[in-house]
Amino acid sequence: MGYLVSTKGRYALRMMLDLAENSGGNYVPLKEIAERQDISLKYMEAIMPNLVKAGLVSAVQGKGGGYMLSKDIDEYSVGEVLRASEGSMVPVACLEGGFECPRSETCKTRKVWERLDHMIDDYLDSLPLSELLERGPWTA
Amino acid sequence: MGYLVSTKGRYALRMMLDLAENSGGNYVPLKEIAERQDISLKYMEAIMPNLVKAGLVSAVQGKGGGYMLSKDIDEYSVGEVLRASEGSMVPVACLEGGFECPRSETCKTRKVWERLDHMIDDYLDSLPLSELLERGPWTA
DNA sequence: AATATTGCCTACAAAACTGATAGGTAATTA
DNA sequence: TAATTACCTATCAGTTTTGTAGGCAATATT
Repeated sequence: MGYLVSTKGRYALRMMLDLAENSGGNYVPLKEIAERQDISLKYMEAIMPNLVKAGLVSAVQGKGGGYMLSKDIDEYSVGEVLRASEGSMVPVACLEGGFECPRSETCKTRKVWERLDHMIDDYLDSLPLSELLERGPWTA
Repeated sequence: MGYLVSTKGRYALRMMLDLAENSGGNYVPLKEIAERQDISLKYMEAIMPNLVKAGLVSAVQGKGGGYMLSKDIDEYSVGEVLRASEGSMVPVACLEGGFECPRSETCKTRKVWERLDHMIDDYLDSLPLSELLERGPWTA
């Protein structure tokens, strides 16, 4: 078994939350996030571009630059952050896009995976990122 | 991202279904299952012992031997078969047993994973293996 | 203009995991 | 005795994960 969500996705979530809490309308340099979150700066440098490409975060280069959320925190879902950083997020190889399993027509187990996948997506996509903040109901 | 369920679990499910359909109270040799399911015999030899150890399947060595389900097909859940073959089945490393993440007390994302894990287990554990058979409502 | 800061890009790599394969041993029946 | 079958250990190629290293490009401050 592998993990549905790897460090890429988990770190991305923490980076987004860090931005929400520590940017005050300003751009936050990655170095600061790295220190606060105790995540390798160089590794985050590999994760951030995915969030930028997906339009979740805006970046500015040069001195005084850094990253900033491009929407209000409660407009994000956990699912969209994870998908942007993980690339793909399915529970079994059978469901991987751009690939049709030759057994899919007669396979008795396929529906199990399809429903499982749907359930996972539903949960993560309907969960607002803002729920995870201190002020959210979960930690109250 | 990795896959929550690998070939180990997927093959195990197909092997159990094959046993349900093709054993008529008799022990079925692995070689037959390998041919019907088109799965490597040697690979299955690595998977079966896990199902035996978990008590899901009983084995008899020697000529005329093989494997047989130890319960009626509708007494199994998909979840117990997967757990027996996969060993562990959690969506993120944070939840791996025998290991306590030092951040777990203050981590804002942990509850996401706990709920996700619970949801997945609930679904798979409440799904009877017999649902996947031809006669099940899914393929009707 | 010079300098410091910051994001961005490519390449590399150790470790672990996946998906097997190979070969031999033990048990059981015909 | 011979054939069949499960069981056990070791090996292994390929991929993925989790980073690291180094330099280039852009921008603000001085």
